[in-house]
Amino acid sequence: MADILEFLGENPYRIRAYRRVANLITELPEDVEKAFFTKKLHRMSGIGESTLLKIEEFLKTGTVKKYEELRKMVPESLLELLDAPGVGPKTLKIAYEKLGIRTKEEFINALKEGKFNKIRGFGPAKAVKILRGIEIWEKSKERIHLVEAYFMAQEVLEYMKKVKHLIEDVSIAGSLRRRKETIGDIDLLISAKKENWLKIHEHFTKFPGSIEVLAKGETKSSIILESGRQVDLRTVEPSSWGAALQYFTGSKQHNIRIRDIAKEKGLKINEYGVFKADTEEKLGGKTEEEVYNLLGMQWIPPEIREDWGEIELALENKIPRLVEYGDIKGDLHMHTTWSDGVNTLEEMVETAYRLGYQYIVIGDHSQSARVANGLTPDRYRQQWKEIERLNKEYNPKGFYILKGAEVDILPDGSLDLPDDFLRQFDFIVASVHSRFEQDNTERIIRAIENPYVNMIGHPTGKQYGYREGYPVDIKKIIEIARETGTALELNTQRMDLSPENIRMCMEEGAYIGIVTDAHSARQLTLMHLGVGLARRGWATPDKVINTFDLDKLKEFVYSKRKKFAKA
DNA sequence: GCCGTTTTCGGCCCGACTGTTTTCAGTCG
Repeated sequence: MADILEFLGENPYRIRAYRRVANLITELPEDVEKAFFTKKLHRMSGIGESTLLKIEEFLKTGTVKKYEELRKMVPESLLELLDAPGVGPKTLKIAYEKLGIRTKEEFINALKEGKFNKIRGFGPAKAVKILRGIEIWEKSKERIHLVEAYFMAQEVLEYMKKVKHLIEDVSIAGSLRRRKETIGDIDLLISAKKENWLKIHEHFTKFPGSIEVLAKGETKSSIILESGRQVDLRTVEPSSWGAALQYFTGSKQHNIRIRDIAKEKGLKINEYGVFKADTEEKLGGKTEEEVYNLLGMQWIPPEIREDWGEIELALENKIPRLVEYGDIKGDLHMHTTWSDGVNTLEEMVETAYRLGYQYIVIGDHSQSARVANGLTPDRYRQQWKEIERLNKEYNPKGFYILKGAEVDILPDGSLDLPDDFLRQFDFIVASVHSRFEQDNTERIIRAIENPYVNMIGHPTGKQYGYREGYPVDIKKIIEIARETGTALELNTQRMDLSPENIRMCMEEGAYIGIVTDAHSARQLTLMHLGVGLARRGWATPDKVINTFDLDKLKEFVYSKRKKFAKA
């Protein structure tokens, strides 16, 4: 509705209000229906009388009359173009009203044929720019996976190190810093002395992987990578570092609210600092903490800056202490060349040891995972010998290798290995790898009820960018997991669980485990991204089992066995 | 459309870059 209103040239603040509502309800940890009937929606700032009526209408009739009316007022294929860079509502309106354009194709043709040229303020260079924008947009419509974006950003950062003598500080900003599951473009921020800015942008726009320079200025420039991804660079003075980092990290909705609050307090905030609104006197901006504190709130972790209620909590100093990378004592799920990993057991162990962990769980696939070279009980026993040998070497250094497995949950909910064998492992992950079309709720619940299963691998079956999850009642699974003392896996690469799922776990009091599911030594280093995803779901360290030290983790395993295993 | 320890009406975040302009509109983040 906001898109259509924008096209129609409606009051921009009304449009903003619609967008805010959309943002709030998409990220709700529960059903809109439930939030409506428990009156949670009624209490949310940004949702007013008129929105509540529309939601009620939608819940009763399945549609909203105003939306149906609006839809008739603009061709859908034209509206889609709002997402293309360089195309905004004003341009579309000109196309629609003055040139009679009704579809995306007509729009592109009109640009190519120079039909826009006769319109005031619309020269040929603009047409070229928009056409190029549409081309890039078509190529990179899909947002990319966090992990992929992270590696791209690392390449650019590596390249920028060549001019590090010009730079004070550098950071990733934007949705990548917020650890959003998917990334549209990559934002970098650099602080440096003003006389160096131009040189920094010169260097940046010559990045070898760049195929196009979209903009180049003294404070801001943008390039397009071969993949079609855009990278934006901003430069600021060191004294503005915190304000700029806060600003360029977003989200947009979060920042709008932050500036609202600044205004209420007679302050002005921009990327250069916090100022008194009347006298323009600068009050601060060197660090992010300073910026938030000047607004009367505590620092907000980037991962939760989405205007989902974090601002209200920060004003009351009530943001929970979220799990941090430094809390993580080990990785609970990884593969080696024994099954479908590319690095040997020894290589995985050495890499994990260097990461500073206290323990890891080796979790190679079980026998029925044939394509993944799953292990039979005999091969697990052989692997244990190697693990025992390595433990003799590493235990004196304070590092422990736990015998584990990623056991298949068979279609009937039974496990791929018998109980009397499972009990000989230190830690068991159980996962569904087949029959993705059926409802898997009962199947998983049966696996959770097994006393030797400590964690359910990728519980919803979702694999970002590849596969929708299987049908499953995640709420029910979370409940049973909590009752039985079983953790649910947050799989960094698959991004299963979602932030909404994690919030549900936290609200229910269920445990999660953050894992890399590494199939190579390099992937072991992705843990900090997994921690970021957990933080997006407001995960606290007490509910993350791999923040436990080894003794506590063992206690977690044994207390379930004690409670449920037959004598 | 939403909101209020100045306001129930009149405001609503802020700045950079581009192209087409002689002072600014459109778009973007």
